[in-house]
Amino acid sequence: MGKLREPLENVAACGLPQALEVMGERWSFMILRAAFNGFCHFEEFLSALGIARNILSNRLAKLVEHGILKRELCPEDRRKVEYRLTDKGLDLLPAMLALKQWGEKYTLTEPSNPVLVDSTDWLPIRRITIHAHDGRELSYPELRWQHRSQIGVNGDEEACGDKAASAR
Amino acid sequence: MGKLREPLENVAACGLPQALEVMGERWSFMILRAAFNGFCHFEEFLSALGIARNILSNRLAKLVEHGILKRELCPEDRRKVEYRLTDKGLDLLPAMLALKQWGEKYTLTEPSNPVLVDSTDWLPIRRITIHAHDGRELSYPELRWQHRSQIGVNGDEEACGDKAASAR
DNA sequence: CCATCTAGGTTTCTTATTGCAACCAAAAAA
DNA sequence: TTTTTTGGTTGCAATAAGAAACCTAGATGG
Repeated sequence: MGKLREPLENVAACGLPQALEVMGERWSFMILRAAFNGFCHFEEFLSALGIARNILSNRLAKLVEHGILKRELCPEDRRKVEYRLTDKGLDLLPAMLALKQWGEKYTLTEPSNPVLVDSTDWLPIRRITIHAHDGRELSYPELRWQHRSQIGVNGDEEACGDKAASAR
Repeated sequence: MGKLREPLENVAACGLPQALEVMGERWSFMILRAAFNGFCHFEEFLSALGIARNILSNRLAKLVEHGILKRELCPEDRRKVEYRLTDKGLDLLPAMLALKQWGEKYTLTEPSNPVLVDSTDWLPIRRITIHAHDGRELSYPELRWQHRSQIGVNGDEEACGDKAASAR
């Protein structure tokens, strides 16, 4: 990859630490996965994940606080609470799938189940990879780190770090 | 998304818990990012990340143990150790980018720097998204969960869970 | 209306994990 | 041969996670 070594001052100006603030905590990704699989009640998460009650309670609260899940009371049974993915939460799907696929590639012996398919033809989705602005798939040695200031010259497509303004 | 609720027995047969075993620990992703940015020495990680010495030591050992980094002694200065990404480690790039991009989208105010570009035209890479087997970009509502057994009928492309056998 | 059950939490206590600071040893430099 | 550099380890305090018991509003059933 590029020789450019990211200077320390920029380490903070990176989305990763921000993302990890919530998703880096233990159980967060597993709760997210359960949510993507349709689970939405406290007791469902509890028995599906084998997490401790107090920790689940804490983690759900944090996910809600960070806008990844929304907490809404069931109108027909006011004891029940539904935790559902927000748009911000749904946007974590590529990250979760990439991680899951990596885990499958390197550690699973049997194929995982179920699998995500395209609803139009019911065929499994493609593996998550890196693409050039024009859609070509890029392999690792084709990538370089480049400073933003050096980029504008050829135009500025929708790209890796372009959406800083659309903060929800 | 699909109504299919993943049964509990299958929860274990998922790459995610496996992936999180290493990458779910605190600092793992930050160390990985530093490695992708060209850092490779103990003291570099230490000052770049602000992590405690003993934790860094422990985390590097685990990343090596899991085959994500390889540890090699510098021949020209035998005090120095180089921690470098293995192929397995490099394969985490899509997951790391997806997470980073998510963090940028939702929490960063200024654009991050540097940015990954395609070395052939020096334009920033595309945002990591989900694609159908034929390359069409898929949005969230177009996805469904489907059991593997239900899929073979229309053919079986290279897909989400296809690589179970290539375990490094 | 009263007892019981359910869903979603707290509280308390125990056990890991993290972080800090000091210490250490092999190798290189002065 | 002393000093510095590099990559650790050790011991101890602080924080987070896990287990189990307890709690409360709201349903359910008689």
